[in-house]
Amino acid sequence: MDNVRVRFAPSPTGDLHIGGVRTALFNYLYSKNKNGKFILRIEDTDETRSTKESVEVILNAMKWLRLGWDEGPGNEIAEYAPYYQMERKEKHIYRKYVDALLNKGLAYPCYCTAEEVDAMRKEAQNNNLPPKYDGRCRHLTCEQRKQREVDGRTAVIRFKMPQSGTTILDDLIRGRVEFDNFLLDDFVIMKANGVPTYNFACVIDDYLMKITHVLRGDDHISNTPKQMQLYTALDWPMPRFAHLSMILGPDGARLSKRHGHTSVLEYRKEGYLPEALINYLALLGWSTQDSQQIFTIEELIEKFSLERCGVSPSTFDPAKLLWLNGEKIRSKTPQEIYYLFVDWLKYTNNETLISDWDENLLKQAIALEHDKIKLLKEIPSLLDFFFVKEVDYKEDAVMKTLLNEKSKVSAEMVLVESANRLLEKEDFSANALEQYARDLAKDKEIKTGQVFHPLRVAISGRTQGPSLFHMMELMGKNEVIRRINIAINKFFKK
RNA sequence: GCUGCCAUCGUCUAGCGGUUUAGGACAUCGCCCUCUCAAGGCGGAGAUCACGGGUUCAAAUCCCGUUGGCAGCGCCA
Repeated sequence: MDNVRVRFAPSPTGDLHIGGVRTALFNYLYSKNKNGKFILRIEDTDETRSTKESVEVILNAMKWLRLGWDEGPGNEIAEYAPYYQMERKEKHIYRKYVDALLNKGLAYPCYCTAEEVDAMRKEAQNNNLPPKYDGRCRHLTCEQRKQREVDGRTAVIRFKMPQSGTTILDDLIRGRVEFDNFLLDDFVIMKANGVPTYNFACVIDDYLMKITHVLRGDDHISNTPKQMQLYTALDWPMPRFAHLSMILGPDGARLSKRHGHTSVLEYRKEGYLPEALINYLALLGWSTQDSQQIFTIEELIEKFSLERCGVSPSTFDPAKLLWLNGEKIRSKTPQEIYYLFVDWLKYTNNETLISDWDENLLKQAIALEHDKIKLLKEIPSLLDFFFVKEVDYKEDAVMKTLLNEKSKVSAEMVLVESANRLLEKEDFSANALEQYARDLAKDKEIKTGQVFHPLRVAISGRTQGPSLFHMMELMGKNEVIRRINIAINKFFKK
């Protein structure tokens, strides 16, 4: 009977942040799990802070995360469109319901100034009372109203909140929550400029868009009784509500800009995969009985349920996200990683970084370092030595130590010997190379590592990197010998 | 100040009255593997289940209180 319809309704006042993604994700997962619809609605009624750019950023971020919406910008359904609240305002959608409430006597114009309202709240607070608008404009007569208009005052429309009884919320995650109506005040539903406020527009649109479940952050829970009273006043059926726990920063305060990276865009720039972010965020405030950690999006959709959403807030842990990103990268083929990397370069405007890199060599190099990559952005620094003409030798300690005191075997000897012997080598496979190196160590009565390490530094300029012989095989004989000779000149020739 | 929400290893969490010496994951430490770094395997350490009262034969699990944290209290959303 109930075709599930949920929505994610961001306000375009900045980047899409982690908390927003989590809310969007849970809505998405719930709708897909229930075979319902996921709707995207832009709540741009804050005219001073909403921007077109922000809308674009949010839409793009959603697409990148593959949180596709069934209805919303770009996917308009005539029955419910438009999906931008300011466009809906232009179509007088909200005005109609404001008038309805006005006619029913459930709303009224209020002429108080911001200063007056502010003073009321302060006063109440000073008397240890809940800060609220005192309803002084509730019973203005027609004459009084006219007089204020003549005085040049503009009116907002306030909702006449019942002042007795309780509003009971049966939250799908938190259970029963009661609110004393006396504590609720006559909140503004339409601003003086004719734009509806959040609490009003939200209810109207959720009703008109036939939203069945409102899944949103816990920070909205105190808005819920206000909205519920609006449904009652309008005589509309209510959606079910589910309030998700907050995501906290390391200091225990709600995750915000001052905690560093909070925009999805920043994670994209760092080289995180969307599936890692999705998987990680799903784990914040939701879990399975067996505590499974790694999920594909299909598994998340299949296993997601509101009953298993937690109530306590959770701290965002970048270390675990990083681990998950490594897991997701490891689960891809080198080929896939290559294309992901290319996309990342495009996104970060870094394409020139690899413009002279051989594509095929890069793909194979990625395969060699496959399980070391945790972030796409690490790929250049992990593999650039494959592509340079001049190796940057930062590590030289290994070259200076004498390998065998007795026979005076040195790193120089290892390199010179290698430059000569490898020249004659027909079989340049990793296996053959390893055999060669081991034989050399045996001849010179030194440890295998004493051959491996100088070779590694000579070839790559570093003490750590991919498997030495696979790296040599991939570089090829000419390049390997060329680099060994360069190293000999650099370290041992004056 | 008012109201609401929350409280299990450093972090994410399992646990929904007895099967728990509280399980898993990340991080951390050690060992193994090994040409380095990773990855992987194995193991360790890490939680008097915030505290105090109840209820019960039995409580991390139910109830009450305390404390602490967070959130909301706009003509922002």
